[in-house]
Amino acid sequence: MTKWIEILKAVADPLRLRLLLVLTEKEMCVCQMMAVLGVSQPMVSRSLSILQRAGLLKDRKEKKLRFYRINEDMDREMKRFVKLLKEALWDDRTFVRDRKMIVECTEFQKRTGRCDMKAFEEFMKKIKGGKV
Amino acid sequence: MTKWIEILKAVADPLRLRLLLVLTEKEMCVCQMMAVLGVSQPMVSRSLSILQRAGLLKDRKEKKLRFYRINEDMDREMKRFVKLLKEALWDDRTFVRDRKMIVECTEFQKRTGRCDMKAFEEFMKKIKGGKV
DNA sequence: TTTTCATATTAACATATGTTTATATATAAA
DNA sequence: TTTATATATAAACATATGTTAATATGAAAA
Repeated sequence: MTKWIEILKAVADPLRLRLLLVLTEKEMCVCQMMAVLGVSQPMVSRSLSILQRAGLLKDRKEKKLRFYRINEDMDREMKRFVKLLKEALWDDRTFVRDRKMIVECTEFQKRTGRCDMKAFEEFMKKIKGGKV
Repeated sequence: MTKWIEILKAVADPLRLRLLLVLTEKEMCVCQMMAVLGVSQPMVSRSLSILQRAGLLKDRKEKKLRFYRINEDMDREMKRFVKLLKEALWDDRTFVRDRKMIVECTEFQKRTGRCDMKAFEEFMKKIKGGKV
């Protein structure tokens, strides 16, 4: 029971739910998530650590970057749960927008060959006139 | 998104999760749930109203009693969600105990023909020596 | 009508959670 | 070594949530 309460509490928050959902699309580092969701670094870090403590995420370090991903060792029910949330929210406006931003961000990285999210935000401002 | 946040918040609490789960077994009135879960009346009422506002429950009145049940008009994903929680927690100590209590309580009601939970609690004390 | 029972709601309080700003740590580049 | 970058954590504060005790409502029984 306690375990599921922790899981449910972890995802019962808009930012944390968005983070979980975008991570089902792609492993990402903190600075990418800041850019994709448009949220401050401490908020992203804090939210990720709550999701991780609940057993939903794993992380790895690569040079200066810390990458987070969906924990591939979750039990069957937890996996089903994440899948269900993704399906239930697939057409959600925010999640659709977040997915678009992942694409833009990934494209930018490929083109510039770097994970510099400040540059990405500048780029987005120029291209999209500030609105994401 | 907002809808799912409300649903997740509603179930991210031990008492509310237990209430949801026992109601998947059987429609029940407030006083039955008090007896089954061993919780005060205001706590049961309040918790039920939160679950109901999230769209998980429905209620009906019969004489003095108010019966609550799982909302049969939930959408597909919500139904899957409730089913998933039930399966994930099927062997949970608390849920197993709660199910046992539903059986005892139903039996008592059949035998005595009344929904008098004070009498039920007395009965349980005598039979089980106070422990549920 | 008065009383009793079943339930809901409120007030008051304690506890927990979320958010921002500031600071710490750790790694790599200059 | 100094500086810059990426991330985590802590301090401070505001907001939200949970809990109990008390009270209100509403329906039936006496």
